Amino acid sequence: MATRTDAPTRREQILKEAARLFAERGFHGVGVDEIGAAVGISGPGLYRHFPGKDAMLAELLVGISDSLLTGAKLRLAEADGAAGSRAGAGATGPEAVLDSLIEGHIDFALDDRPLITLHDRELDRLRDADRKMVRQLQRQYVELWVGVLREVYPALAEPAARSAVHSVFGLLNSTPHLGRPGSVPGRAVTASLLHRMARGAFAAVGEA
Amino acid sequence: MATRTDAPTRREQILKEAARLFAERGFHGVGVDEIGAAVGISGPGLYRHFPGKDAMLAELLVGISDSLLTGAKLRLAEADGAAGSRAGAGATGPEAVLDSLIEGHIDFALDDRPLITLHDRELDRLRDADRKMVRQLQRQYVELWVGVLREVYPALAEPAARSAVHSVFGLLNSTPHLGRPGSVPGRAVTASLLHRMARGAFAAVGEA
DNA sequence: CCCTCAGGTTAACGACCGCTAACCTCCCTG
DNA sequence: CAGGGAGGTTAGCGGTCGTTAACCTGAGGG
Repeated sequence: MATRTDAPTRREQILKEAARLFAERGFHGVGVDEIGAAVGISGPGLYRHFPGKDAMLAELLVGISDSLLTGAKLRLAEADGAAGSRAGAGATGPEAVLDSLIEGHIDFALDDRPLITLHDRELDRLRDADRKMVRQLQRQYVELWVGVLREVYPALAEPAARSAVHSVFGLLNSTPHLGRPGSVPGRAVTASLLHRMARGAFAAVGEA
Repeated sequence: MATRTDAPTRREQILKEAARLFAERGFHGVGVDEIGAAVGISGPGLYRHFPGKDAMLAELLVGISDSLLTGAKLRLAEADGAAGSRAGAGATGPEAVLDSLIEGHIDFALDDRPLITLHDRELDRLRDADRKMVRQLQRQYVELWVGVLREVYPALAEPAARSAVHSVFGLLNSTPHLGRPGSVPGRAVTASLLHRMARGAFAAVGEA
């Protein structure tokens, strides 16, 4: 239900270009005229689709957080379902779930670089209500990771696990700094490298 | 020569407060009046100390990059000197140098959170000349890490090493997201956790 | 065939922001 | 004890930005 093959609507075009511009030059560094120009209309025409500039940022940030959380919940349910149907675990232990979470986050970071940049950079520019909602989604996402991580490493205390998760997010979200896409190695190689580093980082703090 | 115990000058106050404000609300999100108010003078009084708002950001970013690079060079020279004087390595192998680099970066990230935030967030707001200089310093810093890392893990190819270094920077620079100082664990605990995770991440990609 | 309405346009307003101008006031020094 | 510079102040200018107002146009439906 999240896959789309038909042409993008004007709204979607605007959101995509706005995300790119906000990531490049910051929320306050981009004017509405530029966003309009990026989709071929000019300035105030945007107000037929959004009540204001703030609303575009809000929709982007809520969308990102929600999408990350939804994806993670889906992966978690998948693993539980598989474990239940086989009535005895096996290939779908907590380790496999953790790998699945990491893989999902990497996919997102590699495929939607502007969004991942905005995600931890422009949160404070939101109206209180929106910011609260984004923070709540983010917190749920983190807690989901923390739960899985502590299943893999039961000796890990909760505060340490939470710090570790935040730090690994920092690692995975570093992709925008890895040179523009095309340079350095291919996507699969980068994904594999990030995955191994994330597991290594977790292992170093979990197997104390 | 880098340690100071006397009272901070007005210039230094301004830079410190500007760094905090820029990190909190973004370069374009802070007005000169606010920066002035934060140090007890008002608005245009800042122009007795800086030629403009841009100049404050430039001095901050160049200062950070230079300070990181200088510190790293110092640690590298220290290790080489010690190894040379003992004429036979021992406790000061490449591993010790890598640990020293990690420790230095963590100290910086924990003690100067606003600066580390600005460092990879507001670079694009600089004038071309300044941005070029900052990028050069950053590149040197990265290459220094890459060199040390490949001494520890000789099997590691250069592009992979560079990606790994960038990713570990992302991990170490995640400290601003670990809740405000005072919450969660103490400084030493956090530093130790970050250090182990960084080593773990490197090991996972170096011992392929 | 008109009427509506979605989706544009340009003009313009008000607020804000970086910066300059003009002026003031200590404090230090010859 | 002049005088000058360092370091402030307030007023205000010019430009930019988000937003609104007023108007236009082409496609679909009764």
